[in-house]
Amino acid sequence: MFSKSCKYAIRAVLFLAANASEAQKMGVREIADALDVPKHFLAKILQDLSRHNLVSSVKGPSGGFFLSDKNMRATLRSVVECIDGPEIFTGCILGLPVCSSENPCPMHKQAVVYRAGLLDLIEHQPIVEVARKVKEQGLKL
Amino acid sequence: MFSKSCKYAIRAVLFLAANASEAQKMGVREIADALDVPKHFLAKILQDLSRHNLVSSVKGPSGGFFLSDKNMRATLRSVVECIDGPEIFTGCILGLPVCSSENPCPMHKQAVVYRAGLLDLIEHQPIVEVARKVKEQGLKL
DNA sequence: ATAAAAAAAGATTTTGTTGTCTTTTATTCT
DNA sequence: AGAATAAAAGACAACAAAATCTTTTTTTAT
Repeated sequence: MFSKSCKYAIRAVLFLAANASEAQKMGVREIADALDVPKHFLAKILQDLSRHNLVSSVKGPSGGFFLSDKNMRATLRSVVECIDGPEIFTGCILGLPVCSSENPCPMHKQAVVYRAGLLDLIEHQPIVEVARKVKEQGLKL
Repeated sequence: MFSKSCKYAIRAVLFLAANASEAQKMGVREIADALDVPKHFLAKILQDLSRHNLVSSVKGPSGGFFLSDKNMRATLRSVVECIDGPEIFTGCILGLPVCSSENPCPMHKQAVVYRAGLLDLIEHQPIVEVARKVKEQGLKL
């Protein structure tokens, strides 16, 4: 489904959304410990997200990562596309180089429906909304 | 989504279902050429499927692979589970070690729905039905 | 200046994919 | 029946990609 990097990315972003702020930045170590993921791998992922303006960061002492208001309004879809690339939503489910409604693979029609559902999950709710649910319901990350 | 092996497996099984029979067995070379996939990688996958009784094979001259009637009545789900393992349907979409309705991750509820849809695609139609559509509509593999 | 933190680059390990070669089995032809 | 042959099965090596770890550099608050 999602790559490991992408799963870590989603969890990290939601964790930041729920627990950090510009006034309360979080270091990689803290996030990695909380999510129980390899610290340096996570650092690389956060740098990727930072370069794409999906998370904000400040260097130096009392620096760290957090989500700006703009970051908060992005959707999980942008996070997924940033890490796993957009083909995850568009490529043929059987890996055929060409596969379209005119020239479909045997699973094309169903795959379209299924993907619409997946996109729906991660596209319409901005990160801030998901984070709110995480906090309210004390969901795990 | 599916691993490369799994995509190859699905395509190979459907190809066999549509083009081979006990009387008309197909060699790995033929299948690999038709699907444009690496021959030896495909051979390994077919051996896997054969060990799990999802495809049938006969050695020796005029031997090859085909689908028995029983193989034909299996579903694509068994193929996918054979190659990618059952966790692809059951594991947490965010990769959390424990994630259930009692202790859900932020995407759990939606993931359940989405997966039900995916399973539906590949579970209910037996291979023979999918193959019939492939033949009728001249779908690509 | 010093220390803390992210950023960057790169080395290493692990996993997945592809290719080569050998062995085993079954068929077909004498 | 026995030899030749065709095909799957299996062992193993090479390569590629993904994941993880290490080291160095840059920035910035104190």
